[in-house]
Amino acid sequence: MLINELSKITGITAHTIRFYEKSGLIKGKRDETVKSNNYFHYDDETVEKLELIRDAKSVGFTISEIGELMDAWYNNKITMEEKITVLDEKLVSIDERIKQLKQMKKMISQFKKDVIEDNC
Amino acid sequence: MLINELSKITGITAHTIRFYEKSGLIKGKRDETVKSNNYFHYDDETVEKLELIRDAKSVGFTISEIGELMDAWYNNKITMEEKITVLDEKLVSIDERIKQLKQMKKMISQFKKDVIEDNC
DNA sequence: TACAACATTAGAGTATAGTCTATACTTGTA
DNA sequence: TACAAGTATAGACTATACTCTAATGTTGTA
Repeated sequence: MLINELSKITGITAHTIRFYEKSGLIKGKRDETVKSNNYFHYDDETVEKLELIRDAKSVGFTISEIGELMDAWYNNKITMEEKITVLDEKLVSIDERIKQLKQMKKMISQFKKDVIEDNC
Repeated sequence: MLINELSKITGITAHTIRFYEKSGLIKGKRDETVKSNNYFHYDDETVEKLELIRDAKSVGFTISEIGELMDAWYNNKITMEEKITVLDEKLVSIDERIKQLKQMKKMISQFKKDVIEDNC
């Protein structure tokens, strides 16, 4: 598929898709048999990758962290050990974020209680 | 205390503290009895606020969200109802973030399992 | 009193993550 | 075939959150 279809399927604008491509997160292929244009073609795996990017972004991962994650996910040039290292790293950082969020939740809940009780 | 002491106590640079002041998150007071300078003075509540800012930032809140939270926390010009609304809003967004993080954790764990089992 | 350390303000610079514009070429349809 | 819609590339622009520099004035200590 071409970029417009990819954009419609994922809901991510063509501009942003090109930005992700420039950032190295996804990669379109050129059809060498077609000489009249140099359009990029994308496959279903790219759809999957863009969905992963969206999920990872929504939990606060940066582009470069997502890049590492995608390398562990899709790149067959790195070893199993290297993949596990990256994945474990991400799991640890997720646990830390959850912990911090729970602490913040506790703080806000307590403060809410105080506001209600003290009527202020 | 002056900005340098505030900086040392909180570990936040004077530059960043001034940035937060310009952003409206904190507010120093000027000593009107001193005419020779216009240095800002900060109290212990400001230390507390800066710690809250750091915690809130680490869980992904933006400056403007932190501003809302601090208004609910410290501003006596808004009503109890308004405070509760803001606090509930933040609690909902925290729960959502935790949910997304747990999903992402599940995904990565499953993928890790696949990598180990398939030896790839 | 010299001078290092500290304070203020304005404004420039940086990094991240897009978002948009301009230019130019290609493709599909009435 | 005209022309609207799609595509590529380069580069400008925006927002957020700092981070740093320059200019200038103040304070505290040897």
